[in-house]
Amino acid sequence: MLSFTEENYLKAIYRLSEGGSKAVLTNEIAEIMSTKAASVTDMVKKLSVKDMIGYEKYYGVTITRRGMAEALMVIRKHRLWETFLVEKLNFSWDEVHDVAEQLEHIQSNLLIEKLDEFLGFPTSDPHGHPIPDKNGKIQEVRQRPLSETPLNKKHFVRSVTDGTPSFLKYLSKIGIYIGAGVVILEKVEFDGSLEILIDGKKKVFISRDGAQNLLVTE
Amino acid sequence: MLSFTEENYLKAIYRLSEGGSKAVLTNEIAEIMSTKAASVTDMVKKLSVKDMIGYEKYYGVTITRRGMAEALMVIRKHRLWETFLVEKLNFSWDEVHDVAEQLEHIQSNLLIEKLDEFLGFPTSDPHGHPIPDKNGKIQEVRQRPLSETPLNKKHFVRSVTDGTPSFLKYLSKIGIYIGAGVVILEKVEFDGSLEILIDGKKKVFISRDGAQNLLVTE
DNA sequence: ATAATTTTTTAGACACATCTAAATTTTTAT
DNA sequence: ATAAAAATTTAGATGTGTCTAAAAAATTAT
Repeated sequence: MLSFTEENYLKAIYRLSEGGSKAVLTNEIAEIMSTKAASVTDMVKKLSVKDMIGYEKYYGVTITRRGMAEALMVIRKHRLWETFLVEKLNFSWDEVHDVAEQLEHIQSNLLIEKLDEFLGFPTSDPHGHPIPDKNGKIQEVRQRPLSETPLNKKHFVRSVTDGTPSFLKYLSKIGIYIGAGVVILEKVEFDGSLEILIDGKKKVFISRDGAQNLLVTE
Repeated sequence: MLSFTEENYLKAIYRLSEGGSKAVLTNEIAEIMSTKAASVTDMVKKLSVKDMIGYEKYYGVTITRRGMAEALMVIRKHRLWETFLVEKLNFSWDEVHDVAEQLEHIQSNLLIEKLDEFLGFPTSDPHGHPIPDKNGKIQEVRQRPLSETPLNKKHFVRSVTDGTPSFLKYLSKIGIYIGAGVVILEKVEFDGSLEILIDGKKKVFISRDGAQNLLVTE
C-alpha cells in the first residue's frame, strides 16, 4: 500500500507522462510537487523498488502499468470527491481542490464505490475532466481549446488546462462555467482576444490566453 | 495545527477523561492506542508543550480547555462522517468506523459546516452518540443505571455512582470500562442479575447491584 | 573539444512517530 | 519497613520524508 506522499508523487508523474512519451525529469517533478530535486531522487528510488515507476539515474522516470493503475485510482477518487463537493455540498468549483486533495487519499474501496453510486456514476467532474471508472478506464472525449474553434459554431465548455484558482475565478467572473454553451462572435486582430456569446445570452470578451486554456467539445 | 497522530491521542485522552476527574494514566492511553507506554510518554510531552494537556511525570495527564475543544472538533467530524456514511451512502453501522477514523482528520472548516448542513444538523450519530455543535457544545443525554434500560438496546458506560476501588476492580475484571458499549441480553429472574454483551464481543453476567451503580447513556 | 552551465545524485542532517531494553519511580505485598 | 512487582520514563535505535551543501554527470556554448 502506498503512503499519502507516494500517491501524490505518482499522480504528478502520471500527469507529466500524459502526452509526451519521453521520460519525466527529476526537476519537472520537483517543480510541480513544490519540493527539491534531492527529495524527488529519494522518492523515485522508493517508487521504483515498489515497481510503480521505472527509474534510470540521470535519465528520468517512466510510469509502469501498475503505477498508472494506482495513479488512475487516485485521480478517480479526487474527481468523484470534487463532484460530491460541488453537487451535494454546494461548494463552488474554485473551492473544491484543496479539500479533494485530502479526500483522495482516504483508503476504502467500499467508500469510493458507494460514493460513485450515490453520485449516479458520473463520467466527468465539475471541471469537465473525465472520471476513470473502477477499472481505470477513461471515457475519452475530443476536447480542444476554444481558441481553435471556428467562428459562429457553438461548443460546450468541458474543462480547463490551467486549473489555478485565479483562472477559475476569472472564468466565474466573466460568466463561464462547465457545461456553458459558447460561440465565438469575433476575433480581435490586435491582441488575439475573442468576443464570445455565453448560452446565447451574454456577450463577453475573453483573452487569448484564456481561450487557449478553455477546452470545449462540439 | 495538530498532526493526524496528535489528534488521535487527544481524542483518546478526552475519552479517558470523561466521567473520572482523575488524571489519565500512561498505560491506559497505551492500551486504547494499541501502542507502547514509551511512545505515549513521548507524545504526551509534545501535547503538553502545545498546551493541549497537563502532564506530570509518573502521575498522569489531564486535558486542558484547548485540548478538549480540539478533541470535541475531531469527535464532531467523526460522528458527522459516520452519519453521512450510514444515511447517504448506505453503509451498515459496523462498516463505518474505520472509514470515519480517516475522514475525521480532513482539515476544512467549510467542508464540515457544509456537511453538517447537508445532513440537516443532526444531534446524534447512527450509534446514538451526541454530535458536538460547531462551538463544541454537546446536547447532554440523560444518564441512567444500566438496570433501567430495556433489553437489546445498546448503551454506553459513562460513569459509576459507587466509585469504590472494589467496585471499579470488579468492573475491570469483567471487562467493563468507561465508554464500553453494553447491551442487556437477558434478565435473570432469580437474583436480578443481567447477562450483558460488551462491545458486541464479550458476554458476561453483572449482579443487580452492579447494574444499578453503572450509569449509561444511549 | 573543452569549458561553463545546468541537472541530478549523494552525503549528511533533522523532525516525526515509533520501538526495545534498561533505568527509575511508584505501588503493593509481606 | 523493606522487598517484590508494576508502572513509567529515558536512552538509543529505526523508518519516512524532508532539507542543504557538495559531488558527479549531462548538456550547452564557445
